[in-house]
Amino acid sequence: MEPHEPDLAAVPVTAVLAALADDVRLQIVRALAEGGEHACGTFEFGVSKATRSHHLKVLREAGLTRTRAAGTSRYVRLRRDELDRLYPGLLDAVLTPRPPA
Amino acid sequence: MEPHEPDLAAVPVTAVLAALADDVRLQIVRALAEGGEHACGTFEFGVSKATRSHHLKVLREAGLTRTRAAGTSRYVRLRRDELDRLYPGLLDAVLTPRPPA
DNA sequence: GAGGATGTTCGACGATTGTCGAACAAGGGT
DNA sequence: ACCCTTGTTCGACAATCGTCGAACATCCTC
Repeated sequence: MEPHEPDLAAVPVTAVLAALADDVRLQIVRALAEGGEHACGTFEFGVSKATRSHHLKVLREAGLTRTRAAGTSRYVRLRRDELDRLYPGLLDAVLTPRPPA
Repeated sequence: MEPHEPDLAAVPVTAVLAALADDVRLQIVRALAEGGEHACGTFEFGVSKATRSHHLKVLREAGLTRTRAAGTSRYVRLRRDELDRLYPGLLDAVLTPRPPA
């Protein structure tokens, strides 16, 4: 079963925004924005693993993440360079906790 | 009945993104980004006026627009300065038709 | 005041979404 | 071989969402 990771340019903007427009997924993206790879199981945001798997699928199919399988684990990472190139400023605007100014 | 235009900083990021994550609303925002005020009726995007009214309400309550009543018409404008200050890069990232590079 | 234009609100509807537990699949360790 | 760990998939469910027509409210102009 292929990971189904689309070309980011082929994903409608609304789909990218919709993927970001969820609290759990935004927490995942924030964690991923720290850099590097994260195992799926490291995301503990008060949802079941079925729900977590669902959210990761949404992010992947929106072109926001890439997933690599290794053993029983799966490692997820943010497609930050592509996102910054296609939507400059989007991630920064969305990821900052709260602009104080 | 007050227009119900919240302080943008009080609106959850996910609500802002959700407001943007719809095709009709994105078209409205693109039109508004041209600048100035637009009467509600000028948005002709293939939906009924009930639906259009609904979308404008979503945008307004997400803190994206301001509405001014004048006669039987209502004039809408984008809260661009506030958006750019709180979410720098968001609008630009989302509004550009398609980054060619 | 009657009539028309511009919007909003009110159900109603079908579709999508977020959530879960349970079942399933695949690897690793003992 | 067995079991445990890690994730995915499969219904199912309640909630939300986008859409519409119809009714309503407001204002403007005869």
